[in-house]
Amino acid sequence: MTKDLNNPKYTISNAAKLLDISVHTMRMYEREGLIIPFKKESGQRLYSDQDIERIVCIRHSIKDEKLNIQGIRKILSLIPCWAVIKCSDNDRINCEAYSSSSKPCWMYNHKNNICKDINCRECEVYYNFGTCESIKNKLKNLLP
Amino acid sequence: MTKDLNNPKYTISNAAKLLDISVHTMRMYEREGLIIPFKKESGQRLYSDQDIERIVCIRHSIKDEKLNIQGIRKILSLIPCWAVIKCSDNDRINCEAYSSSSKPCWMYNHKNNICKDINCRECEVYYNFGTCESIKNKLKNLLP
DNA sequence: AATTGTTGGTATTAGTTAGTATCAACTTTC
DNA sequence: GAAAGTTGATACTAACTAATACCAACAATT
Repeated sequence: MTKDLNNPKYTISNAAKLLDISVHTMRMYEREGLIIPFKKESGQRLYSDQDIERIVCIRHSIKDEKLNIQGIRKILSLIPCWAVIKCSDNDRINCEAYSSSSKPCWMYNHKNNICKDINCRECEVYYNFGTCESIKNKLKNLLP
Repeated sequence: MTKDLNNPKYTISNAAKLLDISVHTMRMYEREGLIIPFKKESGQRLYSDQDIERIVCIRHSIKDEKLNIQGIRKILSLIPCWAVIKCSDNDRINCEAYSSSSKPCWMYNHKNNICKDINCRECEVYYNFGTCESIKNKLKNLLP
């Protein structure tokens, strides 16, 4: 990932126009944990080209593959984050995301564990598993 | 897994009664690749206690977790079967399930690869990933 | 300062889909 | 051999859910 691709440059309405969906739908995906937009101090959301690509993938999953939002959430919650960021055994003990699989790791509070200083939007676990086939492909790299 | 738990002993109507669903729903789950019942030569389906448990899990995913059938299918299609049964590089080349992720591996034709003589119903990839939290837990065993 | 856009929220709708009903042909059971 | 159950298939419905419409308060742009 280059900084350029993840440069937050589209307002929510511009992004929605690019994607041909409504602003409300964009916010719904965020509320459901599928995307993490950049936020200015005022709270205004901004989206990068990489965010756009991620949402294109979400739309593909819903429209073509017929997944629902809970299904996408569940799939994201199965990402083996502990192996991606190489948690220690001790890190795992204090991590809800390790022991549960009801929502993506970035939706859990993580002020008490290894992720406490990480901005999830810029975390490999989030951005490397955003596109359609990336989860299985990433597993191929992680597994023997 | 013991042979006992997987002993096919319930007819479809008895299984449906146990699960409080319709016979048609049972067959739908099969058509969608979520379950592989035992089949007699006549074609009649029989279900084991393990099959019942698997369907309980499917019901839980649909009713409580709000997944849809395509979502469950997609999750099953992400199981890293190649790592479970320890495919060689060459095995992987001839395997649709390795390169695709649109349906569970047991739904692909596999007469040309390592799985050609395997009864999927009795394959670890199928029966070890049947219950609700088993996928993430199995990943914990497979990954460093 | 005025206009345009964004925020979070609720109420509503359009479209989908899981599940049911029904069918004739065949199999199992007793 | 008769009754009960199973097969696959199609037609249909009730329920859900993704998405839209609308709102007042606030922020950004000009």
